[in-house]
Amino acid sequence: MTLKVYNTLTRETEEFIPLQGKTVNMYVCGPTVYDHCHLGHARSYISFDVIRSYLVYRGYDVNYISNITDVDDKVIERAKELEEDPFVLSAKFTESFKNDMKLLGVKAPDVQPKVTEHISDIIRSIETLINNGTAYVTEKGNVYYDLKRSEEKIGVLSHQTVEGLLEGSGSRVYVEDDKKYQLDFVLWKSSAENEPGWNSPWGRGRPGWHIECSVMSMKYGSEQLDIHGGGMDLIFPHHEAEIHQSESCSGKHPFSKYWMHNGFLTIEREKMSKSLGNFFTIKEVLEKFPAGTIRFFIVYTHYRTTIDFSEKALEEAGRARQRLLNTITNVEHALRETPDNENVTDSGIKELIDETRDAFILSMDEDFNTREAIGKLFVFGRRINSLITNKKPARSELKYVLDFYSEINDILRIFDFDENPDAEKESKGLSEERIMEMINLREKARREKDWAKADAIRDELNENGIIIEDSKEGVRWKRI
RNA sequence: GCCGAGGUGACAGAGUGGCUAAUGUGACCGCCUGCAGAGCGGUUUUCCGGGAGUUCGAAUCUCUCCCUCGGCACCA
Repeated sequence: MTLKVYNTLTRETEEFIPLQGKTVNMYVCGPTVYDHCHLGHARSYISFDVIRSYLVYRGYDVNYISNITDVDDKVIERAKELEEDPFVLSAKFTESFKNDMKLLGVKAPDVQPKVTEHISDIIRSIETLINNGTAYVTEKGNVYYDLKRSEEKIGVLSHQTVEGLLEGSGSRVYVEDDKKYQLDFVLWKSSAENEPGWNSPWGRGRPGWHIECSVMSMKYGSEQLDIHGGGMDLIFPHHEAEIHQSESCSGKHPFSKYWMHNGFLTIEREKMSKSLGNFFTIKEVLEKFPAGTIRFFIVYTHYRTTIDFSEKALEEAGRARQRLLNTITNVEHALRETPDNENVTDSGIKELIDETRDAFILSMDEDFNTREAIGKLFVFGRRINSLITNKKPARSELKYVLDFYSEINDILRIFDFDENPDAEKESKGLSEERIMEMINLREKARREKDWAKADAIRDELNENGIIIEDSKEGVRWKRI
């Protein structure tokens, strides 16, 4: 079984072979922290979180780097708008971002460098570019990358021609541009008095948007990455700019062997954007839906497919996920009810798990086809549900099932969530003993066919956040 | 203008040459149940945008037409 990855560079699904053995240097462009993150960010970071985890599962030694852009024009603008210190602002939104990611089950990167902590590295790289003739300084104190020097690389990722790019953007008006060539991009931007800036050989200024990723990925990863990822909107110009400057800096090609880009998240089939006002922050959505549902919604869609967000779609994802969770609940319940004797005939669960694992890997190996892989889990769940009622599996077998779910969860993180942190609080008045007492009272009423009383007890438990389910194996209860 | 994605059952969404085209949601029926929930089984008639072609065989390859959506230097 070989892992295949879609590479934006070649527009083909290729066999995944890292540059050096099992080591994978993976860099994913992080957010610019000038506001709370929106669902589109969640989509991107959850997708790459799964990709990273799957690579680890498949035995790769992954070094996952994802930056935080904490100084940039947008941060400065926002700070002016709010009359706040730009560094205070970016620090605040960095925390907001990290918190959102944590809630959504996204594992922290191995390295999460900030731009402001790497200014001297950035200056050194820009000097290298100036010295080797691929960058130039202007009178205003700006430094640009001289695209004419690596013109043959224009369009390698975006698959556009120079003419196409010039035409597309030709209608745009360029003000106060002191660059030599329209496609040149800025490496160092001089700062005004009231803007954040650092001293450099070219005067006080700040890094351009693209250079940071080149510098930090080379510092913490390698001059040649195995995977470079981000949203599709970063293909041009951001990622192409990175290719120009990184390869010019290191003299090595390719800067990254594989380029992976996740699809957009749309709302009513339009791309989310601030100007359209169809924009949801992660925090807003978390108020309406459990984190597990949001994560499942994203993981259940292939990472390159456009996802159309709507409340209806999220509700459906929630129901689908619940179906998977119900099987886990059923297994846990069966485990509690199954006596500890190993004198049971083999129900075939071990084989079923092996079969499902193989099918899951086969799907995931095809460019991380989570949709199909999760489809296999639904089939597995149905068969487990059936086995539990028909074959009475042994405790050891039930434990294997739970271990398998845990194994899958390490990759997808769609099961084990702190679903409702308040649940504990809400049913605080009811201890487990009290709950059992009430269940026993209800069972007594049921035996006496006092349905009114039985239902009243059930309602009372419901109000306290406890769900009661009768089954052949006894009464099941859970907190919601 | 240039580049790209896509049109599959009621809906969502896999599948890229060959068994009765995954899976989930919804609806309906049956089993189970005092009821409910969960679960199991079944049904949802010819579900692959139209046309032509290649092939023993096409959702899958080629051509063509129609339609939808996205990107093009703020962007995950």
